[in-house]
Amino acid sequence: NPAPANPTKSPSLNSPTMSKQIFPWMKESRQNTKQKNSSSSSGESCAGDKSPPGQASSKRARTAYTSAQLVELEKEFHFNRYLCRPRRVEMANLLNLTERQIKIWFQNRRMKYKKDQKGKGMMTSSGGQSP
Amino acid sequence: VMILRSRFLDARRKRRNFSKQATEILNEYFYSHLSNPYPSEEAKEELAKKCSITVSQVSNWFGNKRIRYKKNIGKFQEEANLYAAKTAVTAAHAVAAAVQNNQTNSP
DNA sequence: ACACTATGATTGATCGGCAC
DNA sequence: TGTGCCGATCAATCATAGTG
Repeated sequence: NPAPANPTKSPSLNSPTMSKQIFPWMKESRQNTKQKNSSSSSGESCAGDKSPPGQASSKRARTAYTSAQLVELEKEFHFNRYLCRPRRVEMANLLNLTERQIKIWFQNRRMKYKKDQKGKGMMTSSGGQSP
Repeated sequence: VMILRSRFLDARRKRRNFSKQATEILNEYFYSHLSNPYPSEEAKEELAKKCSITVSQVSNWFGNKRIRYKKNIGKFQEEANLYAAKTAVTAAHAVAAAVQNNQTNSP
């Protein structure tokens, strides 16, 4: 991301007609409103989870998981929709991800699962249409 | 970087734009609640019904709309004025709640 | 036909609230 | 007091539909 850095905001807008205002939800949003300072790393700790690099990863940058990692995660998910602590540690090492990431992946996966379940439930007749 | 193309089996492959009137309804709601464009679950269900789409699609629409709107407010000014004039102002009450949290800034 | 933009969906990650 | 989960959202990105 080339974004240099523009911490502070300088709202100021409006064209000819100053009809619209800048409501709070339009502001830079996320990652503020609550800065639990103190320690270094991210606000969350997730019960001992670190990465070898020990870098300040306060900037979560949508890490793209490899298909290999996803396959393992999916496999584990079908076995257990919930992960116990020990297992989570294993997977974290196995896939080279933090415990936090594993935890979050399962969280999101459960949500997705629930959403998919909802989408189904109806659908009476036929289905397979092959053009 | 060879870490891709496993997504070629995604559902997003077949995407359909919403009908002109569905978009009309969604935009009407969005701009008439510009101060707080976060429809409740019930409101989403109602919008979904009116637009003939799913609640998830309504959520996606608002999510995308909000982000894209604030990313470039100027680009939406026309649209904003268009719908603002078309609707009967219903964003007064929501302001109260939002405003309460707004006053907290001063460098 | 083709570059570029608009738009719906997916998903890693955050926020606030809640239960234990 | 700390930790995991849920529900909603954000924000970046993917892939396709539209437009010129």
